[in-house]
Amino acid sequence: MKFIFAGTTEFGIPTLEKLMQDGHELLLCITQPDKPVGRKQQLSPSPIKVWAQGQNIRVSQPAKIMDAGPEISELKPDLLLVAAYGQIIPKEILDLPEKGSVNIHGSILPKYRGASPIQAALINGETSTGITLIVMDEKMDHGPIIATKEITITADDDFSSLYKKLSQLAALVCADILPEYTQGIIKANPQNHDSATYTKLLTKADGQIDWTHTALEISNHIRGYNPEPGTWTTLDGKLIKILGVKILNESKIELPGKLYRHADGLAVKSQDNSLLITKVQPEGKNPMSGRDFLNGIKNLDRMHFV
RNA sequence: CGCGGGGUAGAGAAAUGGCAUCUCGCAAGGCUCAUAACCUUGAGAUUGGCGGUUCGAAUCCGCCCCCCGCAA
Repeated sequence: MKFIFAGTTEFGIPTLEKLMQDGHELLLCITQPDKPVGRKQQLSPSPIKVWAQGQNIRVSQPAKIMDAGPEISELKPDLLLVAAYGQIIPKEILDLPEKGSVNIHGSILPKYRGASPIQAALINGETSTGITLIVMDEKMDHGPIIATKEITITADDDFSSLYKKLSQLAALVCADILPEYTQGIIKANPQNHDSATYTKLLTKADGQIDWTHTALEISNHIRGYNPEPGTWTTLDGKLIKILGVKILNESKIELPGKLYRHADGLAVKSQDNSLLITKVQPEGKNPMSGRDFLNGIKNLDRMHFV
């Protein structure tokens, strides 16, 4: 199988490595242009570009993917494989490869279509999720399903761990299914569009913690939002990122957001149970454990998250 | 020159010109049936670096290095 890959984040890398290992030919990686990043606004290449260059694979970074049309036609790929590219790809491009274009999606479609399926599964407290391969059409995450593969979400999973698991699962599914798909052995079946649900792109503003929610809701929120875009609250007018919590089997008679000393460190009251703060990052500081943070707090009695 | 916070003992924080302090951790001892609890004692610091002002600088001035939050 000869294919072209379009993607930007690390998500597709295990898949690419696996497919190449199996002897498939990766003709070209299409990725987003280098973007200014960080405080110094240094131009930085996407993870896919860095990887592809390390493998001596051709890279294309069109501002609009339409501009890559001629290059794609010329290479005559069997397939265009897309994972976390970050741009809507028009039908003209999707139809160029002989076997069309396939998207790797981080949920069991039609559930959690859109930009943040992995986070959505965590935020909603799902106990399982998975990978879906679909034939791409002009609507987002809408095309017929080639294959799905489910995995369990454990209580310990956060975005980083689940992302990693799913990217590795994607590699296995692609290696199993894509060769047969391009040979026409496997057919795709339409989604049940009536049961589709959608996720939006997460923003920093959405990361603010509402301490009047339940401990479970807050914990799921934090699991789904970290490390990006992150969850935060304020203490004494200053921004504090909350990087990790643990639900305590303890409910104090206090206002939501109230901080207090617990045998295992710093605890905070929610709507119901309290949460143990395991990792935080105050504005202007490095990340630290909840206990370290507690050591530096004066007047704890008067402190509460807002 | 986008805006801003910060660098003090292993960790987190005080101290705004005059003996570097507190909480945690660490070590030794005590109490205890026992302990993450409590009590004693102790070790651990060139206060990011260089220069300047001063009788005296963590503190004031200048330059440099490093870390981080926001924004993009």
